[in-house]
Formats: sequence, structure tokens, C-alpha cells
Amino acid sequence: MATRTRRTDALTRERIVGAAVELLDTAGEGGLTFKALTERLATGAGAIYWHVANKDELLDAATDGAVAAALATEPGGQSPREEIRAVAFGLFDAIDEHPWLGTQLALQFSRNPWGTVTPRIFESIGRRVRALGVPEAAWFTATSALVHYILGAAGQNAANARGAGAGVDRAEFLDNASKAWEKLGPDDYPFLHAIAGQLREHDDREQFLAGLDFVLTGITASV
Amino acid sequence: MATRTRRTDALTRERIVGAAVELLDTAGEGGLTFKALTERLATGAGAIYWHVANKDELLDAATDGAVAAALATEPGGQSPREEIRAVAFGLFDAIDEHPWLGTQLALQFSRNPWGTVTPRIFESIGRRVRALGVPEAAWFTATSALVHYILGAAGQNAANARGAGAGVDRAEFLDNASKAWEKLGPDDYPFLHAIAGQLREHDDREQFLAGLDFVLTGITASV
DNA sequence: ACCTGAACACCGTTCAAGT
DNA sequence: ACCTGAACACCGTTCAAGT
Repeated sequence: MATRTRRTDALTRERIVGAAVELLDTAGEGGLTFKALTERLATGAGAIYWHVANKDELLDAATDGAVAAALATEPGGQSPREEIRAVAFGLFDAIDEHPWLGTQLALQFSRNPWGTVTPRIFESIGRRVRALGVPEAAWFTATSALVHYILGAAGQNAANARGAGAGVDRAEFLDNASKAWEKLGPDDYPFLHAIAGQLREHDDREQFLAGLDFVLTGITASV
Repeated sequence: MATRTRRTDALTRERIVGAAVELLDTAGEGGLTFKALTERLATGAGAIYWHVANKDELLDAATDGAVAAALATEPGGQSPREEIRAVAFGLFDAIDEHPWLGTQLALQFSRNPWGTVTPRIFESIGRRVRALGVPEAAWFTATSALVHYILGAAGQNAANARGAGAGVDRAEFLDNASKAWEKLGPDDYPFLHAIAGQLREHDDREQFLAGLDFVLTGITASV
């Protein structure tokens, strides 16, 4: 009887999403086009539409895959506070590695509110909030605050990293930004003028962790 | 001698930006096209390009104008902590009123790092962080944490509000989201299962303020 | 069932030509 | 200096036709 034969390079949803991620990683958000995708996969546009509904679904799948991978290694054996730090750094690193993730996560909830991305993140952080001893009435509020901070800060950091990148290294990028703040005129912008040096010398990961600790300290001190 | 006469409906950069804001407010981010813009302004595409360089510059100008308006009323006479709350609510309301602002603020720093938007926000929050008595070495870190939280939370809230909107009212939207979380299976998602009710009943502004207070409490307790 | 690729509607941007 | 509007390159999506 006839067995279904499959070419080893058969088009699958996974291969399409994989190629999309490669394009996003190498060419940025503007690099993901159906033209580039069909060339890389040596196929036609219609073939892709057989496996995915449209471009948004492709972006959702890429986002979900990256988030799932970032949350796959469950930190354990540490204190809840240290576990939250580890989960947060997992997301931070994922966004750092795939800068397009920052933008996509910001768009996720409006585009696909019933999707799997937000639940994954909420569940992972929320379990540790519970383990932290936060009373049940404050679970949702505390978890939301942490998730908002983590996605907001990691996303800005990715934007930051993207600002460098194109031939400009990070030190040069920060130096330029710092000089721009210094030029802003101490009358209208005295505060920026004063912290221009801190902008130049700050470490992204240290800063991210310090901010996360503010939120964690605020939660444990308040509830 | 000939005086320059100007038609009262002469095309100016301000009129163009104003029309862009109206389109964004009424038709969403996808509603801002050069076709819609030229129709509304009764002109040709080239005329718009005489006043603005491209669409990104138009979006930047719209974003900057909305942020400047939100920060225009300086709260005063209150405690620094209350002033930070007032500034944060000003941004929260602006993003709530113009949902496209949430997305644009997330994109601002990567698209236009030397722009005026980020400096405006940092300066306004930062001055109050200083007034809070935070030591100078922590100014940048504390201000960054607050700005990240505010933009992250307000942006998510706008996405949330957009999710409702299209014929679906807020209560119905939250009810659907809550049911989706309840359906997620208590084995894989025990935490979401447990807080589905809190999602349904939470108040956006209360939640936003509670999260902000976590960050503020963390800052004052840590430094 | 799965794939091809031309065709379509739409988009941002340019530019020779007008006033 | 300021505006017109046709033309261009590119985009996501569709669909009749193939295997």
C-alpha cells in the first residue's frame, strides 16, 4: 500500500516559523517579508498561507516560541525572590537576543489577548509571588506590577541595544546619548544634565536588577 | 509692496500633525495613511512631504505633542510622592485617551533616541525623585525604574482598552479574558486559575496606582 | 493535501511639472 | 516657496491552476 512520502525539506509550520525567526534576528522587524520568506524557503507565497493564516499569526508563533524557550528552564531550590530574579533575567536575555521580542510583547495583548504568551509569563511570575508569601488578595496586583516592570524595562533595553548595533558600539551610543542630555540646557532640563554621567556609565543588567529589586522590596514591605 | 498672503487653510506642519492625531485617535494606528491624510487635508502627497520628512517624523511629532500636553500641567504644593503619582496619572490618562501612544512610546527610543520625548518624561519624574530625598548615586536607577513601570503598565492598559472597544465593552472583555484563564487547565496554570476572578474585578487605575506605590515604596525603603 | 506564481489592492515615497 | 498628482517600488493576501 502507498505510504505517505515526505520530502525531508517539506514545508511545515515549524520550518516557516523558524525561518521567520532567523529573518527577524538577522534583518530586524522590517526584514520579515513574504518575499524574503519565500526565497529562503524556496517556495511560493501561497504555500506559506497554507500553513499559517497571515503575517500576524506568524509573528505570534515566533513570539510564543521565544517566550516558551526563555521560560523553559525552571529555576528551583532557591528563594522565591531569587527565582523571580532568574525568570526575569531569562526574559531579559531573550529580549536582548531577539530585540524584535520587545516590540512584539508590547503588541501581543492587543493583537491576541487570548494567546498563550501573556498567560505563560503571568503564571511563571505569579507562582513565585505566591511563594513569596503575598496574601491572596494582592496576587494579581503584585504579579501585574512585576510583569509590567520586566517587560517595560527589558523592552526599553532592547530598543537601547538596537540604537547601538548599526556600526555603533554600545559605549559610543551611550556616550552620544549622554552628550545629548548634557546639551539639553540646564535651565529646562536640570535633572538630565545632572545624571548624564550616570547614563554613560550605567550597566544595563545591574540597572534592570536594581529596578526589579525596588518592585520586590515594595511588594514585600507593603503586604 | 507685496505682502505674503496666506490662505487661512494653508498647509502647515501643525495642521498636518493635527490631522494625523485625529486619524490615529479615530481610526487607530492602521488608519494613518497618506491617502487618508491627503483626503482629509484636501491636498496631494507631495505637499505633505514638503512639510515633514516621512511618516516616522509625523509619528514622532504626534507622540511628542501628546506627551508635552500630558506633562504641561505641573503638579505642585504636594509631597514629591504625590507629585510623582500625578505625573504618572497624567501619562496614564494620555495613553488611555490616545491608545496609539502606548505603542509609539515603546518604539520612540529605538527610532529616535535623541528625540525630545524620553527626555521630557525622565526630567519630569527625575526632579521629583530628587525631591524624594534619593541620594544622587541612585537618581538614574530609581528614575529609570519608575519610567519603565509607568510606560509598561500604561501601555499594557491601553492595549487592554483597545482589546475592548470594537463593540465589546470593558466588562465583557474582562469577563471573556477571565473565562479564558479559567479554561487554561489547573494543572499547567494553577496560578492563573486562582486569580481569574481578580482579573475580572480589578480596576485599571487602582491597579496602576498600587503598582506605582510598590516601586515608590521599594525606592524609599532601599536608599 | 499541498504547492505554484501571477494578479490584486494598498502602501510610503519621489519627482517632473505647475503656480 | 509651495503644491499637484501621476509614477514607482514594495508590501500582504488571494486564488485559479497544477500535482
